[in-house]
Amino acid sequence: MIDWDDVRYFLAAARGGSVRAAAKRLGVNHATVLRRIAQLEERLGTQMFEKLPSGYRLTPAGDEVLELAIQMEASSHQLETRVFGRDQSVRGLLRVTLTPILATHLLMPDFAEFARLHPDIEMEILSSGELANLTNREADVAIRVVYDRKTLPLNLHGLKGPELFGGVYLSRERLAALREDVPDPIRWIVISMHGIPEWASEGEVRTTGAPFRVTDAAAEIAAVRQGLGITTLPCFVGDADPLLTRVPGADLHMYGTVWLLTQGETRKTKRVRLFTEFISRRLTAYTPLLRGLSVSRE
Amino acid sequence: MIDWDDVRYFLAAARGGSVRAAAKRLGVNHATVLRRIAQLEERLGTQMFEKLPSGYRLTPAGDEVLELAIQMEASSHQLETRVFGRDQSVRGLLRVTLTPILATHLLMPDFAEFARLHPDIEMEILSSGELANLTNREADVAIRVVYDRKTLPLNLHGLKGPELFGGVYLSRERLAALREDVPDPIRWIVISMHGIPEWASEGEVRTTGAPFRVTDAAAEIAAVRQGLGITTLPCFVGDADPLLTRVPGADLHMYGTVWLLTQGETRKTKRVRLFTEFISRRLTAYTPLLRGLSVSRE
DNA sequence: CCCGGCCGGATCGTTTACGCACCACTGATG
DNA sequence: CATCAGTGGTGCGTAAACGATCCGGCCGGG
Repeated sequence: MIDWDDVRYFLAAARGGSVRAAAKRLGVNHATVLRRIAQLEERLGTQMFEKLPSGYRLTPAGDEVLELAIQMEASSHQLETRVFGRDQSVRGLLRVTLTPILATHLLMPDFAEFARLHPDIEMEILSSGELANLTNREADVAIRVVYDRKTLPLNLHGLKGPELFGGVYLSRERLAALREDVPDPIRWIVISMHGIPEWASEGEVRTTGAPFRVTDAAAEIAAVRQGLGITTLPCFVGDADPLLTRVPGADLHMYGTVWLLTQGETRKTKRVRLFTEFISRRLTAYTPLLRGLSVSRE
Repeated sequence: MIDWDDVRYFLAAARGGSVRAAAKRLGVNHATVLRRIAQLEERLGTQMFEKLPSGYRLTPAGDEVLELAIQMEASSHQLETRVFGRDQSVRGLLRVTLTPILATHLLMPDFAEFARLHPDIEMEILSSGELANLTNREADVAIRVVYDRKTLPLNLHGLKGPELFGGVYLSRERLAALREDVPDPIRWIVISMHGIPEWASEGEVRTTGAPFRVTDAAAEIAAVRQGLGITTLPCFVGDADPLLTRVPGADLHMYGTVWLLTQGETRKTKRVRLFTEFISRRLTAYTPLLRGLSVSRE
């Protein structure tokens, strides 16, 4: 009889493309992955990988195994979510994934209050890097900004939140200096991956020089606060920052819509229900801020 | 992350109803099953069993886990069969399950010849006790006597063999003694589980005394050879045995039909094809013997 | 060129999980 | 009532699995 857990190692290796990548994902030593795959191949009597110097590549036999391994994984994930869905206690873990910018500039105070209200709920905020996969039960709740509703995964249950508008911002100091005709260059600050949105206009400000590229939103905000130039920001970031102000003459445009996403089984949980209801109320209250209506036109 | 192999232990325990029964099936120590289930329960954060002194009983949560565990098992079995189906080499293992009586009294010489013809095929004959499950890949080929075609599993591929007739037999010595009017009791020898078939008639012989009950066919044959009485036997057993002869006046009746069963994926294998073709030819050659036509009426 | 990063693979101590023996308990059976 | 065949549960010594480390090969950028 084969060891079912070996299939899990196989799956990681098939996806990672190499033993070492799989080991990293699984959080184990690469020698372990090596051994378990060798064991599975021996027990099945088939070679599932071509062992190249550049990594592992699936053989035709491995392709077939992969298909069934994915099935096993699906069952395993369902198993976990079903068990978790039965858990109606207030104690326990609740994992939330969202974009870093929403976490740091909007919702962290609400998370804090929720944590105060429910001290028995152990919370984990996953706001680093890529969006966690709900179906894999890497997280229980996802808060995402959706640009096109069609991109919403169908297997998730969505709760639509307020719409999110963005505008063009620069530092108040810089704007004041402009009116005094100080001829410093004003640059477009852009996140390398995204670039400048089509709707962004420079308004009454003229940019000069090459774009200033940063890798993430945190650096973007830091740059614009330093008066380096202008950039597009969600209104809730720009309007809430006392150092920043909107570029006169530049219009607001819709960014996307905030969605609260949960998965079928896990959303039965009391913890998840409490959290989504709480955050949903808060998001509703934030509607003016998110739409950019919270500041009077200057 | 849960250990997928723990699910296999859980499944065995859920089916066996106790830790020790599961351990026996899995071929491991019962302490291991105990530990792995405890580990799985801890990682899932749920109790899956009520731990009674009389054994383990599933909790409602355990019921849900069981459902998914069965799904995982199905994927695992498919995985094994698919990989096995790809194996076109003549070397390797071939497992055959059949009733003990077919093995010992009819096909063993053919198995021996097949093994001589293909020395690289490692053969395993499973003729003890219950019929192995093909879908679980406990065996690759099954040879079964089917009484009602409707009982054939639909997921298996069947190759119909000859029909099997049975008759009523007693020892030649005893028959001779009867004609000399020796007044020893003649008993019906029956296998406890089966009893006497409806079609069985005593023919020209009168049975006396209580039935003589045995537990298996081997004991039944031994008993009838000792002249203990009369019994129903497949023709290929009774006619082939020089010590036995049919009871005069008792008719032959159809027992059932021999079927050669294979499973979808495994039957693509060269080993399985070679074997089924070989045995199928032999069975065809045995048709007269199996139908009871190989002996002239006495 | 050479160097750094990544790959699979082998070796070697150490930890972990296993089998074994044993216990307490239960429930049927003689 | 004693026995016996079951059950789950528990320490303990050992064997198997694991992590750490090193090695040789490969490949692309400086």
